[in-house]
Amino acid sequence: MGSKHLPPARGANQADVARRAGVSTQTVSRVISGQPNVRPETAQRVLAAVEELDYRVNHAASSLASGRSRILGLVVVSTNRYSSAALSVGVEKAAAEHGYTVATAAVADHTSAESVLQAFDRLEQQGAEGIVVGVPIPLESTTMRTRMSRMPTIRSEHAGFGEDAPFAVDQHTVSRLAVEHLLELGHETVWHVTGEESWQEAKQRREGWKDVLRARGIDPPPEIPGDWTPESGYRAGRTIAAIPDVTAVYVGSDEMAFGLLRAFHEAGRQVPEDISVVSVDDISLAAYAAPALTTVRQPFQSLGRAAALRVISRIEGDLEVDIPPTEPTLVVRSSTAAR
Amino acid sequence: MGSKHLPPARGANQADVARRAGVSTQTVSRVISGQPNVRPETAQRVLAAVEELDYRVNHAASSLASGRSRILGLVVVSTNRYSSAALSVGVEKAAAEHGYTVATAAVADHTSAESVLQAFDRLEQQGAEGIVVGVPIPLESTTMRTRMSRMPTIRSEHAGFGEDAPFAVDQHTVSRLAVEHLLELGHETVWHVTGEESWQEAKQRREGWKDVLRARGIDPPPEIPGDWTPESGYRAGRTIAAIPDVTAVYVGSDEMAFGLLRAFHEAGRQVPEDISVVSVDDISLAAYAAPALTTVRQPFQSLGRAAALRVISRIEGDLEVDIPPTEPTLVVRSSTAAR
DNA sequence: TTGTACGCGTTATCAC
DNA sequence: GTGATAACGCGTACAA
Repeated sequence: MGSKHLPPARGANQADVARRAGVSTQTVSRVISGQPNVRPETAQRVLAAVEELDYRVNHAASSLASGRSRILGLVVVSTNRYSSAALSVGVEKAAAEHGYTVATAAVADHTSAESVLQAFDRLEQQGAEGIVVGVPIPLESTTMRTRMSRMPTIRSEHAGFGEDAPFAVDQHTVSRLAVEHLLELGHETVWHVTGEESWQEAKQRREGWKDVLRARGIDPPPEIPGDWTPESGYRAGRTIAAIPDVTAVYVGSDEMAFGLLRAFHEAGRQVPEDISVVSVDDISLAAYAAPALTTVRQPFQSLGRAAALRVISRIEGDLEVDIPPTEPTLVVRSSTAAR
Repeated sequence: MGSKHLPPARGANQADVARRAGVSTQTVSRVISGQPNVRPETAQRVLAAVEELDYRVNHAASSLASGRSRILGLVVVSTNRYSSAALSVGVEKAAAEHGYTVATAAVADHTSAESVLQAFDRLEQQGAEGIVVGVPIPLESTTMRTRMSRMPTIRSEHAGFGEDAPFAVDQHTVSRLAVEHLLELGHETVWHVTGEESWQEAKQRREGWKDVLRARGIDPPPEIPGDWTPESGYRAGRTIAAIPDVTAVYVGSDEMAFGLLRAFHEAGRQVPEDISVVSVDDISLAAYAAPALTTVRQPFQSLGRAAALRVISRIEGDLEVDIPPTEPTLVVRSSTAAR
């Protein structure tokens, strides 16, 4: 009652703080943003006023005045693939460390150029200053390239454009680790279950797999298509189980490997006695497959971190950031054995 | 050269569009926000100008002027638990449908009141109008409650405060489905591996499990502690395998169930012949465990969606939203059998 | 139906 | 070291 005519209870603003501290708004602004040239005692007074009034900067106003939003856009697939989740976390952490907030836009699993472009739009509209893309993007599309050149944008899975050094996990190395491990165990050739074709990772791994085999004078067997899901792994497993003499398989993801193991089990093919299996990712359940999966670990969180740092450094222009290594490593467990 | 004195290439603004279309900024604003009372031809001219100038509204300015940010905050754990990932996707989708953007703040796994409060701060500072919390929060903390009352906030796992009707997945039902299934199969009692204690879900499930047993006149055996991870499931499995006469176990998550299965396998206890196992979540790999897991599916994505819609409707005040059901369902596979 | 003028809260520029 | 004052770009009474 009676409070009806009070202005809406927007929190305190700089002017309020300034009044209370007996300084100008400018000084308040300086103190808040940690600029120099403020006498310690003045700063104290301001800080006290901030505390008492429970003041917080209005992001919209700050952003409008400075032209900086400190928002990082992130595009991810709307399915909950392990890799996306881990990547997001890495991006978020790195962003937070540098005072950025992450705005997320999810796109459907099978991404079209349009859906990604729409995600870009939403993010750009929210004022994102840079974008980390965690989904496959059709680089052939010129509109896509134009859009990507408009603000710092980086695709997490592979090298950037132009001056950007490659920084993603080297999928060629991933394949090499997997295939050489199997070859060294005495297997004569290695079959490959691929990931979803639209992902660069999938292509690069397939090429890597072929290269390693050919370098040893081995003619690569036909590839078996997969789409990252355990279901597709199961189907691939049934296909492979029907082929005699297969002794070693390199699968594009741990999730598919679970499907593969089931198919082999049903077909009476023992892993690793009859067939060895190497997969990729090292998700938390990999060690709990039956048998425990030998897999090439990908440091997704580091990758997300690296992508975010890369974009932030591009936004800030000069900032030197310490980008963590994103080397894949082979984790040997029980799904592989000597021939 | 020569371009040195041009203003920074900020994109076109309303004034530019207005000039180009030969109207006032007000009219542009009206057209953009789809308000009525604009002659179709005028609107056309404006739209054309927007197109030509590639104009997009400045979110910061719009937000400052209107006091609305259309940003939804989301607090999630920084580990990549399946449930969090799925929840995020649900939130994101629902938000996008209503023109909201999601700002994410990740907090460490073992959440303290401080870390959640800090996440709130970051989100609030970004101008979030409401928050969906996907991590356990200590409700005892009065500061927490105060903060939560300051803006529409909802904890995804359980009922809201005050007038809010409960809308989360009913964990009591989850337990009932799991335990009754086992009891109906003829098991005399059911053991329980709990989730991380700080999560409401874990507590509610444990209570539900006890209630169902007691309702049948069964004295609940001691609970086995877990923390959602497969490792903790493995430890729990070893503990249980050492106890004679255990024939049925209800585990708090699929991930833990994988650990449990491994421990049982190592101990020579056959599932489901010797021991039946029911878990919770129905992650994509649940069907590919050995044996395939009987589990209580939780519609996490729907849950995220529901949480987001709930918050949005509170923000908008009147908006009637269609909140999807979030009923758990029992999925029977091969990890359970009659006694 | 359309335009004018002001306010939103902050930062930047330039004096002092 | 500190303070006026002017943008920043949009929404919104109010006037026309």
